Amino acid sequence: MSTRDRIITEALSQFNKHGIHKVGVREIARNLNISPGNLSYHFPKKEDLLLEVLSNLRARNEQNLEQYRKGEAELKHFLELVQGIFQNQYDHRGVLTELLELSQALRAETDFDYALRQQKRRNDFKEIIRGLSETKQLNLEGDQLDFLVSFMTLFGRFWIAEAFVDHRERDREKIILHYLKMVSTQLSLFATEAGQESIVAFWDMLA
Amino acid sequence: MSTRDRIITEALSQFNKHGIHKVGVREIARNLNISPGNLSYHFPKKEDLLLEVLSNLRARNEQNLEQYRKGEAELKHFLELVQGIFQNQYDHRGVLTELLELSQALRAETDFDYALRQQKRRNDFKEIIRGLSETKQLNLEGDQLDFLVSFMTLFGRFWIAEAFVDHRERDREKIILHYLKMVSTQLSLFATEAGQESIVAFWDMLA
DNA sequence: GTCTATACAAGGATAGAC
DNA sequence: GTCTATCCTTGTATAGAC
Repeated sequence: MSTRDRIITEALSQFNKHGIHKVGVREIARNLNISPGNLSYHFPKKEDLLLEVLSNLRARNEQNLEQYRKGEAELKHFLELVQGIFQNQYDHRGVLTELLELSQALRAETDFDYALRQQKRRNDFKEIIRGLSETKQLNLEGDQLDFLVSFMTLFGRFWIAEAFVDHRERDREKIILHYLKMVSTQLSLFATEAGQESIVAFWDMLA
Repeated sequence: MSTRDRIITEALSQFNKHGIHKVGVREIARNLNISPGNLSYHFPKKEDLLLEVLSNLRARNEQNLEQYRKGEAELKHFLELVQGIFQNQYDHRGVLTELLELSQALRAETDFDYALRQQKRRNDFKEIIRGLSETKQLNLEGDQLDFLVSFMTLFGRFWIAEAFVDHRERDREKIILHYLKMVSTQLSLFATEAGQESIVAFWDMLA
């Protein structure tokens, strides 16, 4: 593995354990037996390292999204999508829980516009949920489409932050299932009969 | 105003503008025309300053909670409660958006157990929502009580984080109304007829 | 009790040799 | 690509004036 990749791996591991601010560049370098200057060569700023990790997360999520778009617009596939994204987020929890604070600095100094990314994220969800409405999996009236989109956007962004603090002791899959269940409950409130069946099918498949 | 209070006010103002990490103790002192050492006298650690600000927020929220408990368990009063809490949170947004990261450090070094506080918060919500169920404002079956409690806990904690990034330009009341509307929509999904009327009454009262 | 001046340690960032 | 040495900022601590 290249030094660059080793740095990324080690950094993410440390961030997940102790959080971004507790982990210094010197410490990452020491764990890898390289000099701080060397790390600086690959990533001039700590920020660059974070952006790289975030970029990896985004790439994974995009993959899940593409996968979903290839299939039918059914709630069980949507739940699979959400599950996949939640898993990715869990694996990058160390940077996600502190992303908010970073977003301010990042916006100012790089081309990483967090607000813009969230806008895209929201549009992705909107398109997907509208699709589920068109295939009669969901029955959405009035403002309910916007409500569900807003719910998914906020929930899908911050569940990991809550989990990071409250459920530190439990294991990955249990935590993810807990929050996935919430999404499922919310969806079922708007699901048609076909939609309900699809949700049940998802959970049957898991069990 | 005492130096101590002036420090708290200025610090919160700066935190809200630039975030905790961008604001140094030296800068706060400079804005107040006092020496950094003087600030250290009143608040030995930056952390102490944060805890003080958080404590103020908690005190305000407790007041809103007491107010609510005095009245009838109706959805319109619940929405008033949530509105009040949201306003408090908005006024302390600078510390709340970075609280998560802080919670790790705070837990280790002080008696501020963030997870424990959230547990209390959750129980408060649970008691309140159960009350609304008993007075037939809400009709909750099966897991729906737990779902609604989980929703309120997570949503009530992180809406401000989303708002801080996405809606920086809009004004306080508009932002709060936007998120209050979401809470209202979620509640209406479980509201009885009496509950629906109470929700409508709340919005009529606001208009 | 209140405040100033100052010193120290830790962490991010950079320059330059190899 | 890698290293050493160094700089600068920031949180923190303390000696001592009033």
